[in-house]
Amino acid sequence: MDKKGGKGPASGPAKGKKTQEEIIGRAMRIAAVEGLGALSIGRLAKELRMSKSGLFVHFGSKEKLELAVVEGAYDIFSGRILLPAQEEIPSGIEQVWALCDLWLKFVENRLLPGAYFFTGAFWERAPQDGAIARRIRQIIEEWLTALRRAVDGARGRGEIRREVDAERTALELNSLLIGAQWSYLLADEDHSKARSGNRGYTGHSI
Amino acid sequence: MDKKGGKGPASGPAKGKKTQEEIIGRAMRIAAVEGLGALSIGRLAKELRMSKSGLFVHFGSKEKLELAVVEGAYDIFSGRILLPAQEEIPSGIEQVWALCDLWLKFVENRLLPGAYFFTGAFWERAPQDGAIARRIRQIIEEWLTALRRAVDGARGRGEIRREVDAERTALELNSLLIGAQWSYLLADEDHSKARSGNRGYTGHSI
DNA sequence: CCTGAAAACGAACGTTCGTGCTAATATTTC
DNA sequence: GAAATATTAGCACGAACGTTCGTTTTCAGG
Repeated sequence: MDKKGGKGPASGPAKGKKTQEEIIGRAMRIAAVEGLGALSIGRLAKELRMSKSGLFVHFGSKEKLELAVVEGAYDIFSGRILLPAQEEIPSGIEQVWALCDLWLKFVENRLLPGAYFFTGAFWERAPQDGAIARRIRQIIEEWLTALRRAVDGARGRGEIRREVDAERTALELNSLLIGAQWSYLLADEDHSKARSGNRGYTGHSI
Repeated sequence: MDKKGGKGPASGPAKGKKTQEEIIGRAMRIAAVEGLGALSIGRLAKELRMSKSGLFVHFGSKEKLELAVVEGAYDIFSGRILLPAQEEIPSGIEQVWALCDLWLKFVENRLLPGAYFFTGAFWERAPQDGAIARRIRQIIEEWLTALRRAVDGARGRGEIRREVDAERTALELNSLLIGAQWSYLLADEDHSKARSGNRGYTGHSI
């Protein structure tokens, strides 16, 4: 009945999957630099030298595409920040620093999406409603929970004072991390000008 | 030379000025809630029951309109946060708290634009270039400077330890304030749902 | 009342948006 | 190789975008 597969008994489905990944990769880079709002089917198709419709059918709707982009960014975020800190380092003060350090690394490099992606996406979509806004909130909360657990672990081990509120401390740490991004963006004027001069990223510094 | 005024000997120029202010007022409220990107001539015209063209001529271009909106928000921001704290309270620790308190007041009320407007606008436009991005950066820097001066005053009076770095402290205070907004937005899920249910603001709570 | 400028309007412009079709290719499976 | 399926291109749609134009309404000053 459905147009989609259905039969496909035991086969490896396709290598159009690779195209899909290329699309998402490009979309993530756009969104991480210019925000989710800068994404459009037409622009993506032009940059990838595809037709709009050819690109479109991979996702079925703009919202699905955006969701796929958010999920892709989450995979990076999770694989490069959350999991490394949580698996390689036991819950405690060391893990708190690991989370913060890895997070800051992402902001500084800024070539790949990740932390900056979600900070921007959250400010952009938080006041709205819909699947994307909900998913982003969920990811942000997962991040805050990771921070809180690590702080709590440190408290339980006696690495920090017993009377600190882990929840509050996690929020304050998060604030400082976001503030770092803030300062980074603010100081970025020169780089911003340079970037506007040769559209795209040159990677000529860092 | 300029198209504007010039001649107009002694006459009261216009009451179209009032229209202009209504447009900007409405635009500020939209931008403060949904972001600068949510502004469009067509939408504004529809909400104000005007024609697009009739609205358009007041500004001459979309960018001019956006600039006027930013300037209007700055007037509020300056008149309700910066000036009250700086004029009524001498530079020192009290002024630091006044700046922070007034700032938080704006976030909590959130009915009128102001602090949230610029936080959102900054994240949205910082990576771009152009007149609006530049103006927003400038306003943000004025805010940080005000914070730094107040902290510095407190240090000079011996209200805080002599060895603190005023610049750094100002950035940290700013981080915590933004973090407060962050938490506020994150906890706003219910309110957000309610708002999506009856498009527009009802003001039925607070 | 008449006049002339300011202000608002309605229609259209070219472009881009997201989204559907249908037909032509690649690619995979037998 | 042939049949089946997955992937792409081409074209068109309705809507919204910012903008321009020519016309009409409004309204203060003589």
